[in-house]
Amino acid sequence: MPQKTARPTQPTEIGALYFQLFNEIGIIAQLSGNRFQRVLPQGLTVAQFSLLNHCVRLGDGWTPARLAAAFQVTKGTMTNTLQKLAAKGFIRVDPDPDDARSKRVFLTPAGKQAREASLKALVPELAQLPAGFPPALAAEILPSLERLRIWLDTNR
Amino acid sequence: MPQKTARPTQPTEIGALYFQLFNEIGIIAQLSGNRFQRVLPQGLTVAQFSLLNHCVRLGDGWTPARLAAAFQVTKGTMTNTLQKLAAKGFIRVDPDPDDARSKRVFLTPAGKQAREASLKALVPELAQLPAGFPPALAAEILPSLERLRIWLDTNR
DNA sequence: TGACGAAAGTTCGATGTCAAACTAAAAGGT
DNA sequence: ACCTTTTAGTTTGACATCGAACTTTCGTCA
Repeated sequence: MPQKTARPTQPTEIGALYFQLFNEIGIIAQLSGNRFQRVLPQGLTVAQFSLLNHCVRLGDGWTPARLAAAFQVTKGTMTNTLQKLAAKGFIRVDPDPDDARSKRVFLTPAGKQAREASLKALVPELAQLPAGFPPALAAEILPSLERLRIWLDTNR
Repeated sequence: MPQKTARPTQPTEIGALYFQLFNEIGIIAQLSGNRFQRVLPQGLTVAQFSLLNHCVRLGDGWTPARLAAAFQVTKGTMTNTLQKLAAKGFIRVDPDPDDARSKRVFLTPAGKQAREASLKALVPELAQLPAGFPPALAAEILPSLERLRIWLDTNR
């Protein structure tokens, strides 16, 4: 937002810049999350779909603690997500044979199927995007966003 | 995340690109929101502070409906936020003299004071940022994010 | 080997948000 | 003028998430 004219390196200026950055990011997260949520099948939430997707792409057998770290949510939140997915029959949560504290998360066939159906449902949503926001732009800003995310993650 | 090597213009590739983009944005929103939440005084939430900030910067007297549109939340959510702020004595919500359906939101002196205190509390948080994420980078990606936000807003 | 700190999961209460249904008031068209 | 549609705001029920407290198990170190 327009500030009083001042030197661009002034502290308040910089604060406003970051503030605006996080504001935009917050709104985009909200809008895109709602959008995805609305088209996802089987009553899947974005978090639940993300977890299924994660396990398909990177393989399953993860512990809840590692999943919580990967998604930057608390362990309590991950417990909830896993319980919901297990209730739908999309994952299986087995005890870890080597560590009685831990568990291991595995996809079920129904889970893989739900992930496939979700991808199909998301295609039309994403298909409209390139017209207004070119892929090149996405690719351009992605490294910076990654850098910011990593910084926020490590310095908290 | 690394994909199998394929032509960069392939639909699935592009889908993965956007997906990654929204994923990063979602995590950043979550992390930064939690951070701000933790340091905000008076039990203010990020949404509540944002509203106070908005009214200081752009002037008050807005209707709840316009505020809801500006923040991209539902009217119900805005009702809730305004009720919380009014309960804390930070805003006043008066009936609109020209339209009996509408209301008008005004800052109280306590509200302006709370906004000032919040800014002060946020400074140390933001002060650490430039070391890991330079302001130039923020300024560079901001226009693209704005564009994405606007597109999501208008095409929903 | 025994004790203590760290780690994995769960549970609980609170909160912010959404979608949908609802009331009341204004706007518009015939 | 009347009827219909749109708009403003509230309420309700559901849900994801957080932080904190708690239990159980592992690891380390004296």
